[in-house]
Amino acid sequence: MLIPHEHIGTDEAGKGDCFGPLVIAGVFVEPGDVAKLQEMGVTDSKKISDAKIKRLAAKLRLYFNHRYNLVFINPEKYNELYTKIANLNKLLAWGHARVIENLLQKVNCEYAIIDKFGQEKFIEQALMKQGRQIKLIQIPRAEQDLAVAAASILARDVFLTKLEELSEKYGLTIPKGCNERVKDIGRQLVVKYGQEEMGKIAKLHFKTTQEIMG
DNA sequence: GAGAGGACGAAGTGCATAGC
DNA sequence: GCTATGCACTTCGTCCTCTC
Repeated sequence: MLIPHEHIGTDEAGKGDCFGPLVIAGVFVEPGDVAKLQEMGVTDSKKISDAKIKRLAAKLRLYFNHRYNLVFINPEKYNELYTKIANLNKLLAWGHARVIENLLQKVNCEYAIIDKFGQEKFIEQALMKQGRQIKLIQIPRAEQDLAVAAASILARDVFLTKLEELSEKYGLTIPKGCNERVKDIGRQLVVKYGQEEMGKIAKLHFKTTQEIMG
């Protein structure tokens, strides 16, 4: 598929992590940005270490200034939304749509590239008046696109920062992902703070969280 | 129509290898 | 020694197809 020169790219972080928020970011890229992004070393955030993510995100925030947007859904809000929506892809679509809407208030753009995570109609339905004017291109492995890659870095950076803040607040190093260490830390948190507090830290519908809470 | 299973999307970790 | 990269494997989820 031919990628348009000027477009918005969006991506999310925290979707597969038991603890921490869900963060969705969007970046508006113009033809002149491509060389600069390549020079910075922008690529899919999964291929970059956490330390480098932070350095790159700082550069990207400076470079893009008003041409990026972030939607941050803390675990409490995430659980509330999931209870209402009961479909992760619809929840993601809602987040991506908000990012696109917010960006369209600052820039003029005809196209948005989004990673394929569900049916296109989810995002089309979630877009409001302004967003309906944009053409959505939903493709698998969209992070190969520089705008999507930049968005993935910005989203990941916020996710990591929020996870660090949670670690500080609860006095335990809260891990990423969904593994045995996550379960171990989760059980410690339940003992220390009670099950009710898990709704403010973790994604309650995950099987891992259910296991932690018994 | 409902349920099961496979495919595919996201994320993570761990290990081996290569280059500086 | 440190960092980057690639691969295999794990977890989570949804969607689609097939079978009953």
